[in-house]
Amino acid sequence: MRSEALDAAFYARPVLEVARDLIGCTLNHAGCGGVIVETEAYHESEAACHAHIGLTARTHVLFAPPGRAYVYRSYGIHALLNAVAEPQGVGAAVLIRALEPTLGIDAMCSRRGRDQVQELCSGPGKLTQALGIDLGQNESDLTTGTITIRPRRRTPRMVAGPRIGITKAAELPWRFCQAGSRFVSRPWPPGLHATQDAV
DNA sequence: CATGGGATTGACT
DNA sequence: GTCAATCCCATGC
Repeated sequence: MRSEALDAAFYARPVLEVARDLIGCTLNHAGCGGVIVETEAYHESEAACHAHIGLTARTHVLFAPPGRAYVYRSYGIHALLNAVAEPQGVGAAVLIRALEPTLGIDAMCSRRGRDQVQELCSGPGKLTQALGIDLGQNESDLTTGTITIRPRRRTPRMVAGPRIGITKAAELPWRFCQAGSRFVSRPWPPGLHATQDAV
């Protein structure tokens, strides 16, 4: 198998750059996957980031070398997938929020119990269920492991806005989406999804 | 050891 | 539009 996954140097950069540059990349696991169309950045300097409280049993992976997976359980139900960013010792990660499904559609429909492609990976909890990613993959290495992220070939048009579902530091525009994608987790606010602002 | 909250989702009024 | 499900973990007694 050719090694084409993004390497540690990609993830070692500032988390906002990594979040933006992951849009358009391809995420695969166990024969299923798609193109990343929505991400959010989290950094220890702001209160919405789990690493904000410092080193604990839960957060230590956020300070680990870049390119690790941070998978945690949300609301007791869903597994959420993050890519650890910034150099080792800095707590930061990019939450993968939505994919445009391209590979293993049948298997993903089966895992999700849905047959509409738009409902397979249009949310952070949905895509981990569709791809069969669970807490057992926490701390795994995205550059060499079974979860792979491959570089994009072209830079997509993008829009940025506030992060979803948080109460702290909610004003930061650290959510990135592929402009006009029908596969994002929430509809973009009216008026913004025009083809202007290419970033 | 007990308790409260959360980077969500899907079902229901 | 509202709301419950469900569990890991951080915090406090």
